[in-house]
Amino acid sequence: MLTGEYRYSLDDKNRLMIPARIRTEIAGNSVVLTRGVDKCLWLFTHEEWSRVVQSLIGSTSLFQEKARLMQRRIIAPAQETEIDRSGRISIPTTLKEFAELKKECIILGIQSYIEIWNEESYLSYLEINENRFKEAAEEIGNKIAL
Amino acid sequence: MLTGEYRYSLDDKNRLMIPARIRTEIAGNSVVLTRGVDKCLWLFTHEEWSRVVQSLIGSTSLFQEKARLMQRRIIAPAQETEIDRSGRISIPTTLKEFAELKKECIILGIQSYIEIWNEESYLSYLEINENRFKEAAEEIGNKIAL
DNA sequence: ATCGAAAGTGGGAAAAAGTGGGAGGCAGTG
DNA sequence: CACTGCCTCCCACTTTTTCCCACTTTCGAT
Repeated sequence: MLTGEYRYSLDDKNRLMIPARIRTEIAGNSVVLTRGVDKCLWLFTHEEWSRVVQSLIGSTSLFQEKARLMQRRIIAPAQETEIDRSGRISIPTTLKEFAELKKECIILGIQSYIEIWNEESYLSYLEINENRFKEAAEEIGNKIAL
Repeated sequence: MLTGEYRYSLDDKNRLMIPARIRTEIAGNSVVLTRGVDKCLWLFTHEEWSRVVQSLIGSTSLFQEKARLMQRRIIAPAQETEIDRSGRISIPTTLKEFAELKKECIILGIQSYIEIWNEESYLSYLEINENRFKEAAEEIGNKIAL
């Protein structure tokens, strides 16, 4: 199902464990890592990634400003990463810096992709947005019966 | 995949490393460098470059002002550069000055071409545009389910 | 509670990537 | 024509990355 919230630590060689539960859901041993919206990294399977790229690039040109921005912010930073024998990926320096990853990281499985957060950033994100979350919940509650 | 965000430094001889990951995607050992839109350089393979030239020249006439501008701004400044044995290119002075390259540079792989930025310029570009990026992301979110 | 299997952690060694600098050649100048 | 300075090519050294193995911990079953 590719969901779950896990805490793992980045080791001295910038390697990060992908939880076994999630690994079993990923076909192949190579994934795509990129900058996320908000201060986290996004991890996709190749299949999902090409879907993202297509919807972003599909109808745009490098001579249009917005297109360039989306490309620079999402597509350009993407790197392919191998999952090693023990189920880890290594995090490229620039991405590590972007998400301000330190030792303790949070891995979030979100159905079709995965987010990687610095633990502190994640906790404070949740805290800061708790009220907004409740509003959003209300809003959605108006549209959907649960 | 020809994407990725890398930091390399320009050495005293104006040489800049092309990341190995990107090099493997480039056929041949010679590329085309030119002024980009925004304060960066664009690097193309010969194949991609002729595509750019054709689409710029094809649809325009040198008897039109805008066409001349595009040609002078994009096509004219283009220079061919060799990739040396250790995977570096040397940056011509005029282009270096245009992009205000100093020591620290950012190399961005954008699917079909590569951008070279001064690190500071790049960071401030992203910072300035982060809000706009989030808006654009929202917009796209309305059209596409990811 | 104990055992076995699966998951996770750390580190060593080989290979690959990156960095700096020296030597030779070409061009421009006195 | 000789000299100087720059640019290019190449080599050697350093650093980083990758691959692999072995040890530890956790989890689940009996």
